[in-house]
Amino acid sequence: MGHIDEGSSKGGGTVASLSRARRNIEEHHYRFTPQREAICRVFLGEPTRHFAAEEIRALFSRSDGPGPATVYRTLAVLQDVGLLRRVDTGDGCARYEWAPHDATTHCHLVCIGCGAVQEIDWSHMPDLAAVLDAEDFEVTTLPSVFGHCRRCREQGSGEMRTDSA
Amino acid sequence: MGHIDEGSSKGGGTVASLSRARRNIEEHHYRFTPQREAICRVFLGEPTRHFAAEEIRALFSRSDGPGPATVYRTLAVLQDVGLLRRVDTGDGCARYEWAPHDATTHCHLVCIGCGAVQEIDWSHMPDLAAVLDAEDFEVTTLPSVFGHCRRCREQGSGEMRTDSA
DNA sequence: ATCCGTGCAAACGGTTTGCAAGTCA
DNA sequence: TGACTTGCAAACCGTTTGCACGGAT
Repeated sequence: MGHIDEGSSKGGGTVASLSRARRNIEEHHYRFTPQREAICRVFLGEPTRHFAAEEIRALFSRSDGPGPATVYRTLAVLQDVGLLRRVDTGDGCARYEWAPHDATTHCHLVCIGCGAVQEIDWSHMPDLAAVLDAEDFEVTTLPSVFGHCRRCREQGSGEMRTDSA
Repeated sequence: MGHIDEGSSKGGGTVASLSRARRNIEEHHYRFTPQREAICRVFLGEPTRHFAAEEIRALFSRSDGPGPATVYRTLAVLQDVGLLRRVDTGDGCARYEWAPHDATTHCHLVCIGCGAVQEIDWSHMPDLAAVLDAEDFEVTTLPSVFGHCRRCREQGSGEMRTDSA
């Protein structure tokens, strides 16, 4: 498989991150295959982006890259070993972001009007963390709050349509 | 259509709630049809339950009740007029709860191990409300946090599988 | 008469799965 | 060698949609 050279231009941490990913994967008794490496590289290239399975598949040439089934299976594996966190953006497909990019988790405000996704750092809502801590609840997916963002509320002053969600 | 007599045993508020629902629906220029009434009654019978479309359809006899398409369309209408709030429980289907049952919203802790859904009142996390207020963000969907609940963490002491989600 | 709502069935789209071939330890 | 992975294509499943009928305004 050919790689996409994501990340090489965005910081030298990619190599280290990749070996960390490899360790993570192998410690969980999975194999570090070329397909899995390639998909890790995609995330390492844009660690804060929320990728959908289809978007990942589209980054590779049809003949060269992993097939859809492999992408889905790989995303499940990477989530299982803790390298990915699922993000629900309400657009009908599962999305994931690179988990290690943000040790302190965050949550998302998803606008169902314009689709904008805003990240709110966990530290801004210590109460939520306190509740989760009190409940002994181990978070695996970043919570999303759906609604209308400021901009959309100002524009569509009257009734608001839920079209793009 | 025959009704399901949900709610008659659970409190006399049903009639009032139903007329309120009717008003809500008609004010939004929708018609208060027997199917819509029947589906409202389902929610009024268990105002805190998170119903999926298929569950609602299954409450009626095949020949008597609204068809699947009507259920989906009705849920969209009821959400549009503010009678329902969508709840994401991560089980692959859209769920809704009766909105008026809880004026102060809440959020959900969804266990991907056992499927349990715990409601956390908004008042327990004023920071979240403060952030949303500061951002001028109008919430339309109750946020869900996915993870492993205390009980599941204690049982599956070692590795945890994400099977039931 | 007209518009809205319903029911049926077909279409849709993201995701999963069965199976045979390929790959890594 | 033996278990794990991949790829393909078909299956899945919740949801949406086109269309003709029926009821309400």
